[in-house]
Amino acid sequence: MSGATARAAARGTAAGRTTARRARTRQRLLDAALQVFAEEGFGRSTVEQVCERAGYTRGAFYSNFTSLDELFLAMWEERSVRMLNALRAALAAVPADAGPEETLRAALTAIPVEDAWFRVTAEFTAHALRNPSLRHVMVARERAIQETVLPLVTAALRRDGRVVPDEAALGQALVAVHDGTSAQVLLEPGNEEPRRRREALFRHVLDSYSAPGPGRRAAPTDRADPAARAARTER
Amino acid sequence: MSGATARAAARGTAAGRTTARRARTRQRLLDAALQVFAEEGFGRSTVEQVCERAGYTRGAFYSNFTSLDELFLAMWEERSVRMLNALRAALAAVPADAGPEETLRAALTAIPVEDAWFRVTAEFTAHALRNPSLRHVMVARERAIQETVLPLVTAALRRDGRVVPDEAALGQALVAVHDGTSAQVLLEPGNEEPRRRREALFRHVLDSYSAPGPGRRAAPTDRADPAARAARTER
DNA sequence: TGTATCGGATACGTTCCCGTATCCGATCGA
DNA sequence: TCGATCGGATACGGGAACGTATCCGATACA
Repeated sequence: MSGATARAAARGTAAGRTTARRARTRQRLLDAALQVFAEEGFGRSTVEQVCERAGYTRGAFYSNFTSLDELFLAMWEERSVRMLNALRAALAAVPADAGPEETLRAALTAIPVEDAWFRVTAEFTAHALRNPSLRHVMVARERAIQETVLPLVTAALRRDGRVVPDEAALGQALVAVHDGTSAQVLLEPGNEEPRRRREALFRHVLDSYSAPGPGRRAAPTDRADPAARAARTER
Repeated sequence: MSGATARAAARGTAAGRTTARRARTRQRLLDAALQVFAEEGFGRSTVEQVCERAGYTRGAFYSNFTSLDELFLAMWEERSVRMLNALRAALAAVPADAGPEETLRAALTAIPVEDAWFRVTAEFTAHALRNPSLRHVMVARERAIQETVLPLVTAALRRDGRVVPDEAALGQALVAVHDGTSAQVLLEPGNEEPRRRREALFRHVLDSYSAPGPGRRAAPTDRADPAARAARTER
């Protein structure tokens, strides 16, 4: 077995302190991976392209990862965690008395619809559907998102006099709407209409999955548009 | 230039009648492409894998296509057209007095959430975001879907006493919900909950994007309960 | 039935990328 | 300041997929 590989393997199992230098190299490879995967597509990317982009040779790569697959997963998880933290921070900064509209806007600002990340996520999803262990990773991430978002969203709705009967259903709906509308927004970069409709759809979903409850306010508000308000009377 | 390539190119420009044999070969390559791309991912797939799956050698491939990219596009368009036709047929078969619930169910049955196709579509979307001409193909397809679905959905809603103020917005929402929830359904094959919630979300969207109008019925309907509708409806 | 075109198979050379083994400068601890 | 370990660079050999040129059986048409 080669020296570098042997050391990397040993680091994997044993304690293996990590030098600052090594951490920087690893991080640069992760950053380069996102760029290259987004530009070329994961399947079309090569180890060499990632290394070149990061400013290293393949020796550095094989000293830090064993395969492109491993790098892909590591990069995806790192960015996921980062985005989830950004979302948490943004929601924590929302005023304590903010309504659903403000909360929604803060969340959408924290998680922008970004081209490179969307491409990578789309491919990762397809990839995960082929690989049971990756599937679990994705499911766990979706759960984490929902656990982060739901308490704050329901709290904001409650301040607005509305209760959420089925939080899990609302969580799934919000994630689905986010994913489904992202592609539409990105496919027509010059058209602002999809983005507006995306936000409208979010509002409709918040309405549909909540109902007037024993909150401080008696009457339903019309923070959405009149059509939504009218539709709400049904349930 | 090689003989085969020269002929293929000539066929592209000039009239170029197509033999039955050639059409069969082409079709088999298209079918093999879907399978291979779904299993391996587009980027990981090779010309040789597709040919082997189809039962040919690379000679046949290069006689019919110039690149994997071209095959990918051709396959995607062929399957898209096929699915759109299936959807049209299914919606045409819906009884003329059917309500939104029945119409929705017919549409969802005609366009099942299928693993292989979803993977391919996810990768195609990512690919299209890198390629302006492919982007237009996708946008055109989404438009075609909406033009097929919307008239029938709004008609069904109208029979239910509801009007749709903004059809384009409803169309975009329906497509987004379809795409966004498909991944959730497929990621947890053993869990029926995502599928149920998917259908519920569709109903909520139909509600939110329509309003009581000058229809035959005054009271709010229970579209969610086909039995009640049937009981009430006998014409 | 003969012949011309067509359609796919075969047979190259080439390029790219892989993964490993080894080497050397840098860094850290004594 | 001097070793020892660490981290990445360099240097290989190998294999896979590429695209093209050519060939030959099959099919159609006169």
